[in-house]
Amino acid sequence: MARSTGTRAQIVDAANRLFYEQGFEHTSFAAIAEAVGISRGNFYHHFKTKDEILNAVIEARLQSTRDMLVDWDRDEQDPAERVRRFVEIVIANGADIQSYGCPAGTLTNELAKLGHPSRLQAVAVFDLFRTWLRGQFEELGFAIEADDFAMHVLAFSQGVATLSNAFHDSAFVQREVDRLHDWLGERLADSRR
Amino acid sequence: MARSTGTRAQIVDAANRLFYEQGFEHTSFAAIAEAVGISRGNFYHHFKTKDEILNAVIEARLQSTRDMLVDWDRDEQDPAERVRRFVEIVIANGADIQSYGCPAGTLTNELAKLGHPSRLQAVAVFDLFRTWLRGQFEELGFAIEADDFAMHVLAFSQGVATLSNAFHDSAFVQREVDRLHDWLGERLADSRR
DNA sequence: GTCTATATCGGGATAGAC
DNA sequence: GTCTATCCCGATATAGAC
Repeated sequence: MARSTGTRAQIVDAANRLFYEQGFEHTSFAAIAEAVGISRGNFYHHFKTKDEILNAVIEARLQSTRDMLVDWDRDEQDPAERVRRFVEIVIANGADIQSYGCPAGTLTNELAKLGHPSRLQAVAVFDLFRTWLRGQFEELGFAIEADDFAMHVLAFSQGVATLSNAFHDSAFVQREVDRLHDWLGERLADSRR
Repeated sequence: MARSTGTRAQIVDAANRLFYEQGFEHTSFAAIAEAVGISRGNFYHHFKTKDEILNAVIEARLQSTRDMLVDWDRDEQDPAERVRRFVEIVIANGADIQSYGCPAGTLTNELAKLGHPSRLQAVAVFDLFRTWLRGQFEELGFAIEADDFAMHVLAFSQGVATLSNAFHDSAFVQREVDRLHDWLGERLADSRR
């Protein structure tokens, strides 16, 4: 594991934010260096190539996602509530999503268009959510449908994020959240029959 | 209206394809010129800036979308079938979507991250589909819910496209299509009660 | 570990000949 | 309308002093 010196961690933080807001390719070393407050030259002491920064950023996103999911598991006992908490992300992060879309979805797509080797690492962020959601649905007794349901909830989040970014319509986001909550309620009602 | 000389149309076609496959910013003049088979210098006889090409590409997409929707209106009388036809796009264009995502969604997001002035023009492609879908739902008697339903169907398409691009899983796409068909069937059944 | 200076390259954009 | 040649700039990346 790489040691996180203060400067290195600051670079990853700034790059993480800038890659999200401006896109990976459009974000220059100069922009990151300026955000951190160091010179461009110093930069290369910590990261030799732009791809190295990208990998560090993705790794940071993976870790913060893991941490968040562990928190959710600890703070909420009911798997259905946990799923609802995930669904509500599109509201909690509504402002950022309106401006920049979903961090995972937009980075994954950009790397796909670039034919970038780190694409699969970016997809791994989705895998974390997918596996976690699947686990919640399994706990709820949906042994067969768990992965299908997990992907459906993920698809919901991506659809909402993309259109929220396009139309800047938070009422639409709320309606879709309500609709997915209804959908979840119906599945739970079905399973109790 | 700009005259479409052969060369100009070829440039727009090539740029349209490359912007989709590689992204707007990552596509260089050299790449477009090479795809068309002309020199870079000749390029500027037709378009003075990259933004001009972008606008021409968006305009071309708007026009081809309008044409497609007119065709659908003419070829299919049942509004429910028309909506189903839209839903099936994610299968018909499955290969491209797996590789590059949705043309409208990915361009809109890229322009959002770039803070590009043509972002709203890109959103206009979504508006065409939204208005058209709303019209179908209105014809089906959903006076109040028409726009909500239209946005829901659009969100479906974006969610499926993003995850299809991430996971390359066509079985997932088919499941989501089936799910939306079911959803539409339920709405139609409700309205007949 | 941080800096300045610099090399190198590619991309957008222009000038002008044919 | 098409070409070649060129300018200019910003971006990645390196070298080497402090």
